Amino acid sequence: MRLSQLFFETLRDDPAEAEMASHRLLLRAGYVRQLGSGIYSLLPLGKRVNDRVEQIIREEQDRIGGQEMEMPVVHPADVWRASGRYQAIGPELGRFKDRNNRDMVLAMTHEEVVGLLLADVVSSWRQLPMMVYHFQTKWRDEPRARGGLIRVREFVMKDAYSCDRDEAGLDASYWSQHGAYTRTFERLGLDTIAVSSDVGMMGGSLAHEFMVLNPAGEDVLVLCEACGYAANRQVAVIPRETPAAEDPLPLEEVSTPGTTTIASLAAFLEIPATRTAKAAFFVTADGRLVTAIVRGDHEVNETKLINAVGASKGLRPATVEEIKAAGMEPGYGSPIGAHDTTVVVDELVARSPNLVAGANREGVHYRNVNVGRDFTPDVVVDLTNAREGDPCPNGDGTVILRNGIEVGNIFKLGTRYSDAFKATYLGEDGAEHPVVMGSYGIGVGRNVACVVEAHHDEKGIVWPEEVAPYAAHIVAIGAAKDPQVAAVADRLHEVGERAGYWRHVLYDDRDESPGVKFTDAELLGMPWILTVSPRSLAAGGVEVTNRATGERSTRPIEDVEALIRGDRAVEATETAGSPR
RNA sequence: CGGGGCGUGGCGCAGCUUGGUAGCGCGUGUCGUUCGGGACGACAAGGUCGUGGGUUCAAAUCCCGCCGCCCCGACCA
Repeated sequence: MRLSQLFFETLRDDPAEAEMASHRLLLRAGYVRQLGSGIYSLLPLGKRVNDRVEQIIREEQDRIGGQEMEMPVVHPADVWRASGRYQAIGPELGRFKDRNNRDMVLAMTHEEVVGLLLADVVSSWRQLPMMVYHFQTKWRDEPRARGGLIRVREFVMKDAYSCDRDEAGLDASYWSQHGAYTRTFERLGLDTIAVSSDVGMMGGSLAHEFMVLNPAGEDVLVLCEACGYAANRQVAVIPRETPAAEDPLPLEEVSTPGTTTIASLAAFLEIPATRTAKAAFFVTADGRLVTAIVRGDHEVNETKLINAVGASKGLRPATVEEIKAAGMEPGYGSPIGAHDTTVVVDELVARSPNLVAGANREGVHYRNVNVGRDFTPDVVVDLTNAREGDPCPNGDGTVILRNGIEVGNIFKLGTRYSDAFKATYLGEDGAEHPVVMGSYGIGVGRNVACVVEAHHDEKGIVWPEEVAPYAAHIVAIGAAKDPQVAAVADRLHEVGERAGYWRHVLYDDRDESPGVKFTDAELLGMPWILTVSPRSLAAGGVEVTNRATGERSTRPIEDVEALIRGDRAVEATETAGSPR
């Protein structure tokens, strides 16, 4: 591709306020342009990278027996207007007005589509196992798009679904997808860890998220370096030591003016925060007030709370009025004397004697609160967030917390959707059985961004060979003065064009100064920069620069042609090239 | 949805407090010089100041509404 004819534009200055390196670099290098909040166009360069990533995903899906298929989709504008906060996209089922008289589109999720198709297609155990996948653009009315391509309102995702006869079959499919994902991310040059994740929402039995460690990541991971334990903080359960036994003492009021926080309360009473209990208040989508109680030194884990109360549509913080209406006082709240609320108590609080908790009056707390005696919880369950330095659930180590970006997930769905759509098969035993499903997703654009996050330097992007949109970048210098330069550069360009789609090279034939060309070549980030100039020709060929290592050497033209063609033997003499 | 900020040539911004002929840098076009690390000179083009209303002799500037974008909190690949 001739740079002079490529539809792109590099930005001379940094795009303002781009918080992530990938966001800034992809914009600067002309891979993408932003059109609105969370809406991007992939310019031709970006499209090629995107295609490359899709191709790698596709190859790894095919390798484990996946079959690509097409799924129906609702017109994006309709779903957009429907403005459901989270719209999984399948075919349109109908339209209706919601209670605010807004137009809504009722759409199926892809899991439901697959359930429906399975009911139609699968009849015998001989057809199973089966794995299907598809790439599809999804639209989500993201409440807050951010981080460039990391979190957008429109994105392409590969979804795969496995269909098996039984749990054991699902387990095999699950781990084969686990392997496919591991290989996919390796090829993309992404260092991922698979962490256990929440299965609450979709009612599965096992799930992993593939995470790339990144300080800007929106998930918190709980990791143990000693044993390899890895879980999303949403689900990590930390073993909590039972406090020393004490006889329950009588409940006792204590005046604690101005102590609306645990820190001020503990300081005022000169007790450790571990001797206190605190309350947090939430409201479910259907309007139930939920009171969560954890020890003063802990935080409420919302995912665990959602699962504990079955609030599949999420929780929002309660208002002061709602809390008071249930007989509690914000800042001095506890379930003692409260009414019309679901009380969820952390299991550690339930086995901690004689805690200090709110008395539901301004400036007053109780000493010696004991769960079960002073109030009765509706649910007792682990409710806390893991903290840095907490003991590892698996052994002797302690855990650390790191931020991560989710680049893929795998999920054992079980029979939820096949039950719903009566997707059954006739077994060897002659009886009807539900198909057992798994689902597996990778967001393409997010992976592109993560590759750039992981592979860049102060000069720009450094594409791994597998993902690079072009195999090399020719910089022609002094072509106007020396026709030989143009001839050699043209020829190298031609070699790439003939060697196949992914061996195409970018050819900077623009009438720009050398400085501009070198700077742009480094910004764009192809793995090899091939400088053709009177000087290089005099030295015997073409100057070859490895973008990643910065190593450069002048090599005969035939060698460079072999490098462009991807001839591994020659490439190997230059550096350890990865096979295509 | 709550809190904060911003909308002025293609891009980045100043001007607004205290109304009075719209400015700067980069980019763009033409010509010339330059040509292995974001070169230089000369000339030129390009803006209903987000939008609707109001105040005023006069509004980019003051007031009200709306729209859009960015950043911080509740979601997900």
